[in-house]
Amino acid sequence: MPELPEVEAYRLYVEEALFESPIQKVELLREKVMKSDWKNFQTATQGQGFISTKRIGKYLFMELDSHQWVLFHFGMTGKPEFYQNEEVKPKHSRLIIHFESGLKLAFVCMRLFGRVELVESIEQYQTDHQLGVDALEVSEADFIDYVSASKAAVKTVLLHQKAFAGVGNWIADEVLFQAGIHPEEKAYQLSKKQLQSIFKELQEVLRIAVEKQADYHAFPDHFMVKERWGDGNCPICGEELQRIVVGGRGTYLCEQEQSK
DNA sequence: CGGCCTGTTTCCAA
DNA sequence: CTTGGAAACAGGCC
Repeated sequence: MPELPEVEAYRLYVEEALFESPIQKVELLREKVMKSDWKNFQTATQGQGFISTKRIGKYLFMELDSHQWVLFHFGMTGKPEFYQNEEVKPKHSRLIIHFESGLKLAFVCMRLFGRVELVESIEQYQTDHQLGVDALEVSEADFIDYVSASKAAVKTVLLHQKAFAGVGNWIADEVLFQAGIHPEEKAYQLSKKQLQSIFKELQEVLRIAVEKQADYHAFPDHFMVKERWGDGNCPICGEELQRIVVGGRGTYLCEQEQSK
């Protein structure tokens, strides 16, 4: 389920590894998820401890003693999971980090869209992969400059990781719902006021979702996403939510509150 | 069986 | 060359 708030919750979760013993070995169950050279990854992690974590958008970096980083990118269905005994090894574990203490950290990923790799420098990684600043860090001016320059549907632009990283499908829908803007509006046709509103709601939705550690049951009642996952109605007017496709992604909206 | 799904990359067309 | 849209990738669920 990993968009920015989910990955932030994962980051806090894996910080448990910072107090762990060194890595005894790494175990790869599906080669597909290993983006680096496997031999090299093994050598670089052997005997290392984790000393810090960093998250940019949906990307989670874990720093080794050597100051190299292990990157977890979760795709659509990934998550980290600690466990002790092999009998309870999580289903769909794709890579396992074994600590000398016996604790294990599994990179779980049902659909194989997630990736693990070794990164020398985060700054270099950001440049090479066009990973923008975290969506919680972007300035209003930069946000508005970027969005207003695009002719694509505004929802599509909100998903651009290279400008402000971390916004995924449900957050984009929620932000546009809160701002009362139709997801198919062309970004460059939005007024300054609308752009400011989108920025404000983006920060607000992210702030709340992070605070609730991405547990959507704990989200406020005015969030549309709860209804979306429950197949329900608009929290404002009670009308049935509509489902359309924008940029190839399922998109939920209220036609009353988000007129074009 | 067909359709759907929280993400990214790649390919193709304009 | 740039932009944007669609397809591809996998597996499970309804």
